[in-house]
Amino acid sequence: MSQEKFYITTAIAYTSRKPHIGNTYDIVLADAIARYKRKMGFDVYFVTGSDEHGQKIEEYATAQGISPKAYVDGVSAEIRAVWDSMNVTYDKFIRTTDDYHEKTVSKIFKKLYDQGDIYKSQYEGKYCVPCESFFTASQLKDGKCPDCGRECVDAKEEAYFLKLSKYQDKLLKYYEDNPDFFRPESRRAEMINNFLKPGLQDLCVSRSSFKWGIPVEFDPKHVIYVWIDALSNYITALGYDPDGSAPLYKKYWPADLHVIGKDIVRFHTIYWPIILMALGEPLPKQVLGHPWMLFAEDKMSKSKGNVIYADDLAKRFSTDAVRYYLLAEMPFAQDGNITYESFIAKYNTDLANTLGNLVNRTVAMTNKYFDHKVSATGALDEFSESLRKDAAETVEKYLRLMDEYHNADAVDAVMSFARHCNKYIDETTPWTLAKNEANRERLMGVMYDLLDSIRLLASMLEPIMPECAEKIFKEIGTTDGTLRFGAVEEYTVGEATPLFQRIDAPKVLKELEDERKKIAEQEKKAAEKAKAAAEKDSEDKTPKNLLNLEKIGIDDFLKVELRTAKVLKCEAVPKSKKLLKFTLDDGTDTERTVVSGIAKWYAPEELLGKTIVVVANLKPATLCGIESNGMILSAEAPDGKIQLIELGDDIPAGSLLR
RNA sequence: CGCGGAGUGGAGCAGCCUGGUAGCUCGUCGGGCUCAUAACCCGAAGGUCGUUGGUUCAAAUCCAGCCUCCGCAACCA
Repeated sequence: MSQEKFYITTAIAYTSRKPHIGNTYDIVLADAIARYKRKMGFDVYFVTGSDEHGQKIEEYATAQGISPKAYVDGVSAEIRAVWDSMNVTYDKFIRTTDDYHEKTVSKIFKKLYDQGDIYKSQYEGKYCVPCESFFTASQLKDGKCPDCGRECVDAKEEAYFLKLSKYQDKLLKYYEDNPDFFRPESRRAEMINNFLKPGLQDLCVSRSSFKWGIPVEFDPKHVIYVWIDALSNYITALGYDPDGSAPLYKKYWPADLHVIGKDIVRFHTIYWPIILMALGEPLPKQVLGHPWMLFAEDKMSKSKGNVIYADDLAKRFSTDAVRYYLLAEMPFAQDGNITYESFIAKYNTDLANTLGNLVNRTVAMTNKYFDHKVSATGALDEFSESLRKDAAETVEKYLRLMDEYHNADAVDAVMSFARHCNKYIDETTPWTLAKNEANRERLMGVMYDLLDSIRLLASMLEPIMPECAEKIFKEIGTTDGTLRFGAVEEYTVGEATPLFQRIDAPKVLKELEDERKKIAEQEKKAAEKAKAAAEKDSEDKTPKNLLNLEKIGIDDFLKVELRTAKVLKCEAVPKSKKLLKFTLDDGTDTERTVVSGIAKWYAPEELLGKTIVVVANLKPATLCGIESNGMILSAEAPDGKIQLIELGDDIPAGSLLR
């Protein structure tokens, strides 16, 4: 009888920069599942890695004056360092720049091309000139370049496409036949309604606008775009090869679980299965699209200065504390929030008070009353019976929840049981029993009940907090994690040492705040440095960067026609959150319509009659169905607030600005 | 009528699929204990389960409409 296999993967991390704790959740969750499955006797193979190609990386590298490879080497190492700081037990870390991966992806592409699933065509799409890159309509962000946010123009380019449409029905069939494919289930309707119902469009799978990627073997001016490259890691990591795969692949594929963030569910439940169907390979069994870890209800981002890194937290509080927080606090289907306050609160109540203190007081009493040694007794009273019954129920519940990846609820059940143990101590008052020699056996029973319960706690928490579990096992002198009360009959315990030191919340919060400020400063500086050369990206609004900007000539400047204008009318654009529609007097006979995304900061009526500045010779663009002719100048404060540039009323409309 | 999610005591959540006393953690107040990390245990206060209507003997739970919030899509010329 061979062991049942379990192949689990995480999304591979993009090597643009060091991953923050939100990104880290993905891998910690996968690790907990992997550890749990191993515990349950599965033969687990666990793959994670880094996604290292693409234009962004090419740009970052250029900005730093190093090669893309050198750049990704650095970030990839950082990623692994963070993963390692979380005590992650992956079997393989794949990099998309690994030799075998590149070779295989190249072959996959060729195979799909040869069999007609990939075809060459004219790409008619949106092109972002400054970024020199093409985008599909669906990729555009706000109708603009998703990278730089600027306008894209219609353009044509030669490119390769994957025939998604051909497999659409087959994919739907697969969804129907495999109700467990989506986790949580709600994601399934999302995908069908948003993408399959309207009809799948063929996917552009090559780029010729940048070089940092795997070249198309038979047409080297194209590189293979991210989908085929990155997604294929799940099979190349196992040694898949269109010409004959390695034994590892045959053993572990198809994946039992892809753990990914909800933002990339589409790629894993539509594109990826279709690629596999085209290759004639089996499809993954399940895709778990988890929610995000947010910082105080805000998406984490460097520019907001609210980035938390897992390894920093681990250094301060311990790896297990971070793992515990991530796994116990994240809801299954909703975004979770991380704040230092809640982190510390959770740490103190659950880890230090409930669990740590329980172990500590139990071991201390065992030593005091029985000189380190205790052996099994039967259930001696109703309290004991109730505790033992709860132990069995908790184990059962724990298994059920963990099997469904409801780790937070599973942890909850475990902690409830720990509370019951604390209660049991109060019910039985061992210190009273100890006063009378006649109660000796009863007292031993109490200690045994507690020790074996603690053993169960440690065992159940092992996938969540491996180090903590190990410490507990060591302290109670066993390594037997059998999930059945009474599995260990004798205990020889060690010395009582606190598992988790309580945290002095106000003090630590203050320290963290100071640190956060310092880090934000450093990040800012580093970001400036990195961005300076790549400033065509122009995202950075900090004045310090101005020195490094590419210089333009006066003639370039004169190309931009800046004119004053008076606001004749201003109204909100229906169905849009951000847009205001302006009707302007620009000094000419005809009115000018401009749409501007400042609804968040200005009410339409307060702008009436104001004198503002417009770029008068900007190409028209259509926003929410309204043609906009020009752009209204405004300044953006560091916090993202927008302030229009206003002039005095005595300047007539249509005045030229120089 | 773009898609989806959410709205439950002060905070964070479970319950909803498979209708029938509204539950957990934190916080607050009161009490107990002393083995233990100022930890632990007990008790109390606090919710007309967003809103309106419907189905039903019975609705947080099923149905319909509406309101609000959050993602995504469209949208920051």
